[in-house]
Amino acid sequence: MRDDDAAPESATGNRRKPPTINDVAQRAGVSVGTVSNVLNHRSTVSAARRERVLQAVDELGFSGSMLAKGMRAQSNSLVGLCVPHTAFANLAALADTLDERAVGADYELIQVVSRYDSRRELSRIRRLIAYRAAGLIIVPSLDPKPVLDHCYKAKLPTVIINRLVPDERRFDQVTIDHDKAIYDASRQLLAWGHRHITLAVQFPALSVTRQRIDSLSRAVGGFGGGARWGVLECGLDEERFKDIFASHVRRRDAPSVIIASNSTVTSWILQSARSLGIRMPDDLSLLSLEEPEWALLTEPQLSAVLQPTREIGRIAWDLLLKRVEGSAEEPVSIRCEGRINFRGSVARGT
Amino acid sequence: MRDDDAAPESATGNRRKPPTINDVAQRAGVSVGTVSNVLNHRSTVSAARRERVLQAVDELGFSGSMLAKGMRAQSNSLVGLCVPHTAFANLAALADTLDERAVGADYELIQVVSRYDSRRELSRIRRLIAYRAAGLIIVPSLDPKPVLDHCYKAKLPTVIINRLVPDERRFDQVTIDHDKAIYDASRQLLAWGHRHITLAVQFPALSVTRQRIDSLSRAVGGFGGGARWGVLECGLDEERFKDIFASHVRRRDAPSVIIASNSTVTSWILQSARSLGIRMPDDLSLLSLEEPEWALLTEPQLSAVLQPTREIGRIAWDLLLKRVEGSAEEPVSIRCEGRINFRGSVARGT
DNA sequence: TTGTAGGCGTTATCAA
DNA sequence: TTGATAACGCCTACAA
Repeated sequence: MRDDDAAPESATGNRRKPPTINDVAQRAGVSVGTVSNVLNHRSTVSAARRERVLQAVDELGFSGSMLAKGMRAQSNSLVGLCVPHTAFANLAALADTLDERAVGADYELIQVVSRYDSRRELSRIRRLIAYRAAGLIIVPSLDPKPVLDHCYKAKLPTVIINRLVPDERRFDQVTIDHDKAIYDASRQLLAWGHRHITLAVQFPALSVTRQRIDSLSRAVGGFGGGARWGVLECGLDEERFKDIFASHVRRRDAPSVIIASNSTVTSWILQSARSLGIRMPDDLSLLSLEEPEWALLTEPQLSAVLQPTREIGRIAWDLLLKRVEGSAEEPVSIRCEGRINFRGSVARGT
Repeated sequence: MRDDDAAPESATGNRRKPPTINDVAQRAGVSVGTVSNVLNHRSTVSAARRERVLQAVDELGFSGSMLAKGMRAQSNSLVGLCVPHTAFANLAALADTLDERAVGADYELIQVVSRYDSRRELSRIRRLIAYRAAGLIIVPSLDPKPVLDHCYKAKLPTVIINRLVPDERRFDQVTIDHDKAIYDASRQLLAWGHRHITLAVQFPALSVTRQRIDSLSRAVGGFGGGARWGVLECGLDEERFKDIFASHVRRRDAPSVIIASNSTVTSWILQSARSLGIRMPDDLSLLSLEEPEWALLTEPQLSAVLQPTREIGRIAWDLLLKRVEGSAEEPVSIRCEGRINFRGSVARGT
């Protein structure tokens, strides 16, 4: 039985029911099956009828219902992208690349933001599952375990990108090999005469942070010659960072170069250094592990690791599509290498 | 009749059908109506049964189907955001604000990218309509007419943001009042002694560009005293821009200040000026109509108009929600004012 | 308080 | 070649 009979259709005349395939069929004087066949280029419909149908479609502005299609097909051409934040340039580029691929494959990309909150992340992904998303590409939050477990239980095809989740073998991963970048960069810095390298980080507890510290330690340790390294914990508050930074670079045993783990920290360092009157690269060198769009606009220009964001996006999309299509191969972990662009912000040696 | 009998469920064991409300009912030993009532906090279900239902939901990992819900309810808690591009910081901030509001109101925000292509814009919005999006927030492309006509015909509640579409009275608009910013900024520049102002633009044909030129013309014309203004057409290619810029600032009648219409142009100007050895602000002053995130990182710091992006997002969301809920009030056009931050890149006074 | 059934829009199957 | 119909999962009016 109908719930609501004769929709108001008030004077405002606002809400209008979108035309359905039945409306089209009625207008064209054919059956729904015929309309569906025309729309999906199925079997052979006589030219005359096809014409009538197409005309009716046009007149009514019929656009179909992805809801009904998805329900009928028991699958939805929707792919989720879960990111912790939208405001980072490389995440924007990632979304851009994925959007392009998705549209090309006739999928919809729907982006959800976890805001670094594991609970929110989970609830957003539940929602994606409720929408019967065909797959998920996720930049994991700080505590990705619950979400990944959930995805696994729901058998949601999932690809992890950007940030490696250690010991995770259930999903494909396409991540950035920061460790190698740090190792290579450190060796280069040492070769240029730097003898004290500081790694500036925001999340010391993160396993990837520990891995980065390991890399730095290996590079410096293997070099010998009295070279040292240290870690600067930057926190999450720009105001408080200024003091932390000042005391770090003003102490007797100050580093000659800082490696900043992301572009937020990089920006903080630039500002703090300026207000403290620290000249770059004479007093201090700086290398960022993320290349921001403004890398060439600072004075001196910023040395940075150019992340292979678009490459990651492409690889991740291809992997995901395979999974969506049912591939049951062993999950892979692909590590993409960034390119280190040394520019004016790094002093090259005596 | 069933289309496919007994799904393969091959050795890979990959695809699993998500549990339905029927599965839950069966497991809990109750009827579907009871389950639905529990899930929607409806009527009074006996505590014992409710418990059984909730347990079954949990055991099965039931999450419902937004597809079926949307179909049944004839409305989908989905709102589209259509932007020309994702890589601009202020668009990212916009998406962020809207996502927050949407999630708060239990809506899903789905972003589509038009890539400055009117045809793509239309096709993406058709898709949103096919998903029965409840509403649309759109940053219009260069040629928004076809899309807006389509939205109007489909009675899709729509709010236009950021970029004003002149003479468009069918939809709410929440846009930035660049004209006022240009007028005010120009007056200030003139007061500081500048006598020749150039407006650097990318799309001369755009009506908003013409309006901006009008504002500049009014400000300079009203000032008198031999003040002049001009327009620099920057094109879309950074390489070619260098030559255009060089010949513009090297001619005898060169401007003392440039107003850049967006942050892309701003960035081009900064780079070109640097490679030409033009000092800022001594040789040339610069004001950007978009404040990029790196405004404080350049030397000198960049003067810019801080756009009220988050304010726009909030207002647009509230307007849209009203429309979605059926408001038929006269559409409004709200113009938000940016704040002009004069910094080191503008020379003050003689 | 609980159960039942019809319909939302689409597609595939089967019958004509 | 075309038409009629069941089924997808959910919600709700109505019956029990």
